[in-house]
Amino acid sequence: MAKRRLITKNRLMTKSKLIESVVRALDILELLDAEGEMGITEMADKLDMEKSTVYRAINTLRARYYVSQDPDTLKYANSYKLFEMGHNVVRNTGIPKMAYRFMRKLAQGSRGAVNLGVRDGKKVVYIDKIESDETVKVCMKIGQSIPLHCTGLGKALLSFMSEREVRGLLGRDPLERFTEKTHGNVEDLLADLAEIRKRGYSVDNEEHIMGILCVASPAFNAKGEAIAAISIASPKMSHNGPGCIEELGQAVYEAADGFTKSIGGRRPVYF
Amino acid sequence: MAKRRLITKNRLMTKSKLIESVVRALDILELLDAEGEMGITEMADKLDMEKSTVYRAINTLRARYYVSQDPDTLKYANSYKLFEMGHNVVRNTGIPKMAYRFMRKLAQGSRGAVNLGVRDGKKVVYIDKIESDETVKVCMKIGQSIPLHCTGLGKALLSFMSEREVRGLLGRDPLERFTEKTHGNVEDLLADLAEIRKRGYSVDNEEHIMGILCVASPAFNAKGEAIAAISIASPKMSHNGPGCIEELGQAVYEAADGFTKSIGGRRPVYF
DNA sequence: ATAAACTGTTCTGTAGACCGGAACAGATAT
DNA sequence: ATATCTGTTCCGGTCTACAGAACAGTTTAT
Repeated sequence: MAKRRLITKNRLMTKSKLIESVVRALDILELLDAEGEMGITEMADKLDMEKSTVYRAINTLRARYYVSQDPDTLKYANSYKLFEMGHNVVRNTGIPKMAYRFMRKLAQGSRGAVNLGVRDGKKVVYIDKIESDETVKVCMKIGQSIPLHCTGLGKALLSFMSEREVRGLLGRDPLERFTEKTHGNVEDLLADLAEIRKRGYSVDNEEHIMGILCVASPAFNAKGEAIAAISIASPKMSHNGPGCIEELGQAVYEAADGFTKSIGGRRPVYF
Repeated sequence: MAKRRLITKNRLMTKSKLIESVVRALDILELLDAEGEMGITEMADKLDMEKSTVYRAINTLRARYYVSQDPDTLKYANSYKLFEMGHNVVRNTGIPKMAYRFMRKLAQGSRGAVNLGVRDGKKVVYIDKIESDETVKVCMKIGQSIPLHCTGLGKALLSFMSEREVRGLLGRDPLERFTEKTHGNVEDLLADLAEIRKRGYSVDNEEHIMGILCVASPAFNAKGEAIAAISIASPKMSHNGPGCIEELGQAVYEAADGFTKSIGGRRPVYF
């Protein structure tokens, strides 16, 4: 039975040009990423592999310090090496450093938490932030990922992608609803994106989390690609005057635009 | 020539029970980590592999979104997936969250940057920080690693390891000197560690960076292992009164001790 | 106590995945 | 035009990496 499954697997492997043992090792890494810590037998079970296969892969990962074993429980977990490497990914882009002065200025001019995000596949990842003076500290928000279709940062990053790309990215399965204000289908989202494109900033009015308002604007590289977005988020009740959102929008637009210009980027005119 | 090298490699691989293709994939990941971005030919060159080998490995990593290819230059770089996974490693430990209130209290009682670090092999990795009010912002310090033997955090983490462990970790090659105050050999370091153990906090007085004073103390789990350390760092000139270092030491000790107690940890009595 | 049922780890023969090397396909430079 | 870079594809043979079982400890159950 295990044999039959294997044959199928191998057929697939042969078709796509991937290295099977590397795929298996990555499966393990991702299982540990999702579950925290686990023993060999349990991994073999969940991934439908032989124990000895898992053992060898884990052994390789451990030899290179990607995972570590708790000497008492004998369970394995991903190690800090990934943390370090992950930060190098961001540091190599230089984006947080270059964006910082514009985020700072934005933070000083308004109340609310300023965030910097980039797209990672179908998600947005926070890569830097400046906390508002007295917001409740949310520990380790950097590194977290949030959806594209219902967040300020996400919609800002989507807004300058072609309709084709957006559909390719999100069109497969229905958009997950987080609140009653979340866009339920791609058509609504695309309409919103067109407005964002015209306006220069996106608004997430409780589309992801009730009670939170978030306004964001994208920054571009020289090729006109949105490489990052800056947002400002705050509890909804602190916005009562009319025109308040427009003011915030103008402020984040200016921050993102300043960042864009400082790196020789350009906002695409139209498409 | 390339063939002879390979045979040696394979011998080694066979002896140690590692999966060769996974090792190669990790080599690639680490090369990109160190160098930022690179083409296939250059990687093959630097790692002494065949182009096709690198191609297949990279293809596997790309299929899983560990690396991405720049569509213009065709060069590959590590992607944000590593960043996300890295943060999950830290989040899963829960350490920053649990340590935060003690770091906060420390930051409010003194001036200086408060840092939280853990050991990662022969290094310390920053996993959280609270910046002083008006220090120059050093962008993305979190995720960076610093040496064990010449930093406040590092020595705090070493101080409750056995002499055997310390020698095993650092005894191989001579200690790297960063300033004239860096411990040049393991004996001096061990003497310092004994004092730290008695005193309860470590002092890095320009051992790593000239002009910087750093005081740190370790926190322990229930098994009495130092799982993290808290430090407070500031420019040296701001400490002029006698007894100033002692005061700082007392403050970080209390922070680390509070953290230890809050997680049901215990400070080892002696060994 | 004894056994049964868990762990992680080691061993071995062999199927076939993976590697090396060469060829190919575009770009860019000469 | 020719040479020389890229990244990518193909193929045949070697020897890796797999499956499965055995082993060695612990913990749990009888």
